[in-house]
Amino acid sequence: MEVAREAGVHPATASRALNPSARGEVSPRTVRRVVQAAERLGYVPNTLARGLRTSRSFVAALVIPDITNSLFPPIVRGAEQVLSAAGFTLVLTDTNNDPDSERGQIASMRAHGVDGFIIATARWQDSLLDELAADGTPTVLVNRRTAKSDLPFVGAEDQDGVRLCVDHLADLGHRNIVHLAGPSDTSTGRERSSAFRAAMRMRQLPLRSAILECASYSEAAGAAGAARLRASGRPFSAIVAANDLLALGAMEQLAGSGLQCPRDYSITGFNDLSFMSKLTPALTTVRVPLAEMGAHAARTLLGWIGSDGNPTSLRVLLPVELIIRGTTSPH
Amino acid sequence: MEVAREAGVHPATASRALNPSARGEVSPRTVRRVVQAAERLGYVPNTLARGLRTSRSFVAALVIPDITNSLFPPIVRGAEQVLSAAGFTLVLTDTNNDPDSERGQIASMRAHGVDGFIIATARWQDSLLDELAADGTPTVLVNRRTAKSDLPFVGAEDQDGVRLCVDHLADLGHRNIVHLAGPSDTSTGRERSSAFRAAMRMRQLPLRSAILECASYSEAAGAAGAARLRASGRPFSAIVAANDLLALGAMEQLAGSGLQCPRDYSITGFNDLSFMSKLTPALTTVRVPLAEMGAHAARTLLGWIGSDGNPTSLRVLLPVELIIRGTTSPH
DNA sequence: GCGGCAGCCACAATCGATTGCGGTCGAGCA
DNA sequence: TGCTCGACCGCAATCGATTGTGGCTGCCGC
Repeated sequence: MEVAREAGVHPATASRALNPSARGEVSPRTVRRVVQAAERLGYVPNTLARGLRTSRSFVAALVIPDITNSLFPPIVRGAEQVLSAAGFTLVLTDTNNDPDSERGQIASMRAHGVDGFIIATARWQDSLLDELAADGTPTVLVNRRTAKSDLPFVGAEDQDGVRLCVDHLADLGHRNIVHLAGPSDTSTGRERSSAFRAAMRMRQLPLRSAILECASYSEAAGAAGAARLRASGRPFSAIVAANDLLALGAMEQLAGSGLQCPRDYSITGFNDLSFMSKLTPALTTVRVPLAEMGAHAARTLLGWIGSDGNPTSLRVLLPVELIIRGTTSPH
Repeated sequence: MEVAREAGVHPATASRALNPSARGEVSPRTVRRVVQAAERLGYVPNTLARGLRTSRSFVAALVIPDITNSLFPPIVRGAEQVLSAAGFTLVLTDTNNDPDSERGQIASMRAHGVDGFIIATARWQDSLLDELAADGTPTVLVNRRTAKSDLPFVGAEDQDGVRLCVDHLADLGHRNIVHLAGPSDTSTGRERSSAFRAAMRMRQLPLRSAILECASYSEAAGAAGAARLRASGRPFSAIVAANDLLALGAMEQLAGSGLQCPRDYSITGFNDLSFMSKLTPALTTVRVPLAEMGAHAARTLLGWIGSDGNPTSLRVLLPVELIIRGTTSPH
C-alpha cells in the first residue's frame, strides 16, 4: 500500500478503499481519491503479502504424470479456464511418473501457500494422498482415484464405456474377446477390467485367460501385451484395450506378425485422444469428456475452498460415448 | 520460524542455521539443535514470507496459447524439468489465443511475484512484450519472437527446415511447389515463407502465386488455404506447409476433391507433432527439438535471473531434421 | 588484573497488505 | 450547552522469514 499512500491516506484506509467488501467503512470521497491514485500508479496488489496475511493465495496446483500424454492437455485446459475465470492461478507440475518427485513437488507447492490441489496421478494405494486427505488440504482427484475414497473424485463412466465396447463387438459377432487391461495400481485399470468381466458374463462369453494386464498405459506396454497374447496361443478375434495407447501398441505389434486390423481382428480403445480419428484405420474408441472432467474438478475444488468446510460431492462420473470407426468390423 | 523456535532460539538464529550460506555465523551445536527441531516439526519454509522479504519467489511462468495443441506439451515438459531441477516452480497459463486474457494473466503473475517469464505466444508486433522488455522483467521467448529482438529467443532453424523441404521435393522432380504459409503476425510464418522464397529461387523454381498465407496455424485454416489453391487454378504437384496442422487440413480438403497424397501431389509439414508418423500416409515433416527448446529457454531464463544482469545469449536456433515419410514421392 | 578481540546470538526493522481497536469529529438531541 | 452516537479514519499488531547492528561472553595477551 506504500504506493497508494500517494493518495495521502493511511495504508489501512487505502486497503479498505480497494477492498470491495470493506469499502463501506470509507467515505466515497476518499475511495475516489485512493482509486485514482492507484490507477495513476498502475497499482497491482502484492499477492505474496496478501497471502501471507490472509493465508489465501488464489493459486491452485494441478499435478499430472506427463503432459506429453495427450490425455492430459484437455484436462489442464478445462481446469485452467474455470480457475482463471474465478481469479485463480494454475500452477502445473509434471511428476514424470515419479512418486518421489511428486512428493517433492507437492511439498514445494504447499510451501508456496497453494490453496488446493487437483491430482491426476493417483495410484490405487497412495500414502501421499492419504496424508493430504488427513490434514484437510483441499484436494480433488481427477481421472484416477485411490482405494479409500475420502477425497472427491471426478472421472468418467468407465464401466459404461467398457460395456459399450463389449456389446458392440459382441453385436458384430465376436466371441473370443480379450482385454488388454491397464495397470492394477490405477483405479482405471481395475475398474475397466472388472467392467470387462461383468460385460462378458452378461453376454455369456468366455472369460478364461481373457484378461492380460499391461505394466503401464503406454504403446510399449500395449505391444508387450499383444506379444504375450500371441505367445499364449489364446484364440481371439477382438481386443478391448484399456486405453488408446495400449490399442495403438497392440496394433503395431500384431501388424508385425502379419495380422491386419480390421481384417483379422477388431480392437477398441479408450479416451479418444486427438488424432485417433486420423489413423488408418481410424480407431473405434470411447470418448471421454476430458475438458469437462478438468473443468468439473476445478469447480469442485473451488467449491471446497470457498465453503471453508468439506467438499460437496464425493464422486462424479461423467458420461462417455462409443465412437465407432474403422478398427471394428463384423466377424 | 515460529516453529523452529521450538529449538529455544531466536528466529534470526534459526533462519541462519537453516540457511547454508549463513550457517557459519552460528555454532555447530546450535545448528544441530535447530535442524533437529525443524525435522521434528516437519518444517517447510514459507515461500511467501521469504519471497516478500527477498523479492525472489523461485517461480517461473510459462505462457502458451493452447495446451491442447500438441506443439506445446513437449516445450512445457522440457522447461518443467529444467526448472524443477533448479528448485523452481512452473506456473502455466494458457491464454486461449486471446491477447486480452494474456495481458490479465501476466499482470496476475507479476502480482504473484514471479521471477520471470517464458513466452510462447509472441506476435510479430507485441506491445505487451515490449513493455516487459522495457521494465527489465526477465523474459525469454520460445518458438516465436517479436519484430524487435530485444528479448532473448530460443527457436529452431526454420530456414534450414524449409530449405530441406524444398530441396527434397525438387530432388524428387517437383517444379510447381506452393507454400501454405503461416500467419504473417508470427515470426515463424514470416521466416518460413521468406525461407521458402529463397529456397525456390536457389532452385530456380517458379514463385508466381506460389505462396498462400493461412489465417492461423490450424487444420481449418489449412483446409481453407487448400481450397483457395484449388479455386485459383494454379498448377501444383507439391505443397510445403508451414506446419503439420496446415498440412493435415490441406490433405483433408484435397481428399475431398479427389486428390490423393502422395499419388496426386506431395506435401511436407513442420514440427513433427506426435502421431504424425502414425498417419496413412505418414507425414513427411521437419522435426523440431521441442523439448530441447523448452529446456533451453528455461536455462536461459535461469541464467538471466541468476546473473542479476542482462541475459547471456540473445538468440539461439536449434537444428532441425527432415523426416522423410510417405507424403512425398517422385513426380 | 584489565583491555581487547572474536565468536555467537538476540534485537528490531523490513517486505506489503490486512484487520481489530480506538480516537476524532460532526451532527443530532435534550 | 453538553452529551451521545455513528461515520470515518489512523494506529499498531500480524503473517513468516531475512538481515544489519549491537551486545554478551569468554579467552587471550600484556
